[in-house]
Amino acid sequence: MPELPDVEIQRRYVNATALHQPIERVHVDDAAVLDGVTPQSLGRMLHGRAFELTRRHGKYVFIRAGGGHWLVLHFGMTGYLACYRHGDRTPSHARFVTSFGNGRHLAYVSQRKLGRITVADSPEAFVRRHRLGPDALALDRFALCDLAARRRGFVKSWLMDQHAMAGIGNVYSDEILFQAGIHPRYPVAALEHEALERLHQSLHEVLRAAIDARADPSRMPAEFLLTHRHADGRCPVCGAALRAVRAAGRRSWFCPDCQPQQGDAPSRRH
DNA sequence: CTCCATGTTTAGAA
DNA sequence: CTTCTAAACATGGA
Repeated sequence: MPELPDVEIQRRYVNATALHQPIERVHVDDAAVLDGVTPQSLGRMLHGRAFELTRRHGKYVFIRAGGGHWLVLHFGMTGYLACYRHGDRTPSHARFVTSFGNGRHLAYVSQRKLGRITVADSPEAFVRRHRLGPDALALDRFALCDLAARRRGFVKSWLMDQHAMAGIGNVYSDEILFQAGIHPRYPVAALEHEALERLHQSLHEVLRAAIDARADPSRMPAEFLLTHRHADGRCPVCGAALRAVRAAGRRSWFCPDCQPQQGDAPSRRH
């Protein structure tokens, strides 16, 4: 599930496994995952240098290499990183492998090839070029209210719009809205100040809790909706049968009792 | 066989 | 300009 919490865990994984080691080899298994770079230019950029530090913005991991260039990783729907020892079997669907002087390898694994690897002069330049909104975890309540004031449409579409704010996808937008007690198709313009405050608090609590759980659903709080998002799922708080609507082109799961639609009697549950 | 799935981009409509 | 939908991308599971 590569949304903000999952991507943050990938970033920390790079820190724990791949920093400060000379890069001996860069192998591109499928150039289709590269965006605007060739295997050759990537090799020239990285060979003999080391990864120095990492950053994250939204769903992107940035890794600074010696020489000042930044490697940019995006994971699509199925991507992740895997570190392994020399002699171990390369993970299947490894599209890009960096080999280090200490005999370790870092593989970018992407079964469905929907993710991309590219290069940028800086994270800031990349964010500007792709017109990404501020990272979702960097939004304070004032910034969120400010964004809301200039937004029309459904709250679900807003949370998921990477140009509005970066990092939230289908699963975590459902979770945030559930914890805030707001229906996915509630119009942003109709959100009261109090609802926006709740949304802000839920946004931070959900993303933080997910990161603390190492983005592993089995470690997340029992009242999370996450693992119940399917046709016979029930609300982990009140037990009602979950329902789904279409929003932002995706299936959005919600509890009909805890997340009233606009016009419904307000719920006291959250 | 069909439909669906955590991602983004693009085209076209309203 | 903003926002929405559908389609495309690639692959596997139900």
